[in-house]
Amino acid sequence: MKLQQLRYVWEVARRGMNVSAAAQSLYTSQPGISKQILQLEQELGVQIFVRSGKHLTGLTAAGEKILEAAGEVLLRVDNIRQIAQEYSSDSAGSLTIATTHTQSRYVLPSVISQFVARYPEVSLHMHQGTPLQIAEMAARGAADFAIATEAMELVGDLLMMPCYRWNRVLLLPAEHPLLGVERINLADIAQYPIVTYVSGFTGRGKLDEAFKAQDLNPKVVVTAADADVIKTYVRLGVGIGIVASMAFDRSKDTDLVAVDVSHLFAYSTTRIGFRRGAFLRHYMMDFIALFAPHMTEDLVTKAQNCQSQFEVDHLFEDISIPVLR
Amino acid sequence: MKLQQLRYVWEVARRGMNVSAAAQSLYTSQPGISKQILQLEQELGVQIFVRSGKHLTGLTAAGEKILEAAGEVLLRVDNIRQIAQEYSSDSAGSLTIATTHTQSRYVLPSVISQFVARYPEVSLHMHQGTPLQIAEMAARGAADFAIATEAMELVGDLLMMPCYRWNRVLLLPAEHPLLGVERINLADIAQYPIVTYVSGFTGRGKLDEAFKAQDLNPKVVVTAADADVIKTYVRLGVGIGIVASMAFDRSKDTDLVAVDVSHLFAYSTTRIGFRRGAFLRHYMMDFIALFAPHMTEDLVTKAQNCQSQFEVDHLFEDISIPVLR
DNA sequence: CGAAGTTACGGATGCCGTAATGATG
DNA sequence: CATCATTACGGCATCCGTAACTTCG
Repeated sequence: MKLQQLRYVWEVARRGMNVSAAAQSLYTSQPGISKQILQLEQELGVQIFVRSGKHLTGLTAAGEKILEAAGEVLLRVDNIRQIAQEYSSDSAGSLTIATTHTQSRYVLPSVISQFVARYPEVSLHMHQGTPLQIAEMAARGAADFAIATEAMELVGDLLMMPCYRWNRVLLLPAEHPLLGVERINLADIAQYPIVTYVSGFTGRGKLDEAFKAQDLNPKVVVTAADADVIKTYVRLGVGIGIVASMAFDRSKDTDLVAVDVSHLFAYSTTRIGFRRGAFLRHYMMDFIALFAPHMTEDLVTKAQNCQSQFEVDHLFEDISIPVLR
Repeated sequence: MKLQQLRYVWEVARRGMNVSAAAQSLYTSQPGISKQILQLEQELGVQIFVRSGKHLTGLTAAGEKILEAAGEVLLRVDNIRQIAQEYSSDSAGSLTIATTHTQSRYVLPSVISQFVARYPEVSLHMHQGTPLQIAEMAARGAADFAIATEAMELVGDLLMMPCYRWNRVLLLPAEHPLLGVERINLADIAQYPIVTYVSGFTGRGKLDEAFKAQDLNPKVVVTAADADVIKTYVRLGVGIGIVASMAFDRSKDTDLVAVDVSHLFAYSTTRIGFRRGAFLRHYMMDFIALFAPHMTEDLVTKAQNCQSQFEVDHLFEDISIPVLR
């Protein structure tokens, strides 16, 4: 058994059982991969892939288990490389973050600028995507961290740490009738057309829940994946906006009025997730500490050693998560 | 990076940084190992071993981390082999159990005989040792299971499942004065010289605790690692014995009288431990189910998927552990 | 028939073992 | 000076890439 063979199996499976595609992405020849996989199957005495004639069509039961174990092996081999780099040049390396628009536009900039100042030799990569894409990227090792509010619990291989809690503001055009209302409630809001996030993004779930709990059926007329688009439509007078409070910029969004409505909706928690079993470089832990103010170095180190979400949750049981405005 | 190199590093470290010894145990040449390790260190750009001149004297900080990760890699590579065997011939394989005298002499025989009848194609290996040796064997993969009462929590890599609880009997020669005592208490026992287990074996800890809690200082005149030896000295009249209740055989030990003293000592729990992250073959899970009557197949499968002791403990929270007499 | 996987074959890399050399305590 | 690690070197396996062949949709 060779590491190459495991890599080949892994990549072929990832590419939908397509050997040619795997060969391309690994910069090698198709026959090479084909042969090595055959050889591995022979050595192990089981088929990993289901074949219909000469085409690979799926994984056998054994193959699924083997693939999982192979993934664990490859992760740890990667860890060894990271460890080596950590000790040979502890300030150099790379950091890949997968996150949503909300984070990268409103929350991360200040964190990132601190980070690059502190670690100029770390090459930083950021990927934007849907919460699901993000989680999946981190889970398969394409990103070191996933940062998002939604869908993070759907990927079993990720360990998540709560970073901060936040709530929503109502975005109103100047001179909107609601500005005269003393203490706005959900029913008030539901009278107007609403512009907010698409489902699966930035706490949309908790928003719907709140209305549903009071049997209200607000008209959501425009949904978008990011607050910039939402603001645009609010400015057009299409409706009133509901966005995460950190998406409102007092100095730039002067033509809009933000009204705090945190008493109407449940708080959402933004989390940072990394792959279970992954080795975290020192600067990675430091990034977490920069991102979430309550994360002490000690706490992050402990989280690094956690084997399961269970342990992580336990770790944060007695820690209060800061609220972002 | 090659799997061989990791194996070499692992074995050299295991043999106390002795390359020659590692070469012997891996049936290869010393220069081969030396070269591959050098090569790995060069590829990674860090020293793994500390050298004084040409002798390896220890691990560097990086080396320790790398060794740990290498161990995880090798375990998972082993898992792949086990998975393959499981699916190619699910009834054949091998099972290695490391355990103490008490278990292998009094508890396991009936389990083993059932097991070999059910899985005639599984070659069974049993190793006896001290609780510490046992735990260490399982932790480094030399045994699939460790079964013991003591010291199992000392090895971090092991996941332990409670199998049964037990208590002690007093072993008395026929016509001993204590036989006339109605309800024996600790003070009664402490008046006589005692023959029992050496510390670190078969629940000796809880035994000492009980006496200490009442400020009693019994004279322990003979200690042994197994009940057979203890019985021998009790027969010689050296003192009264305190052994695990399952070590008393009503039909064979007819010259001794066993008096239940479970009201005087805390119950001990015997556990079965396996390496965290290890793949368990179907027959291994079945072995556990045979050994511990409360272990349903479902429960063992769940335990197999646990990543940490934390989760295992949680799993057994609401399950009552049977008491063995 | 086109896309995709396996077989065939030659070149080169690199692993392993023996022998020799260099350090260490 | 005996033990132990590294360097030197030659044989052999094996891995890879190109080319030809086969098979499926």
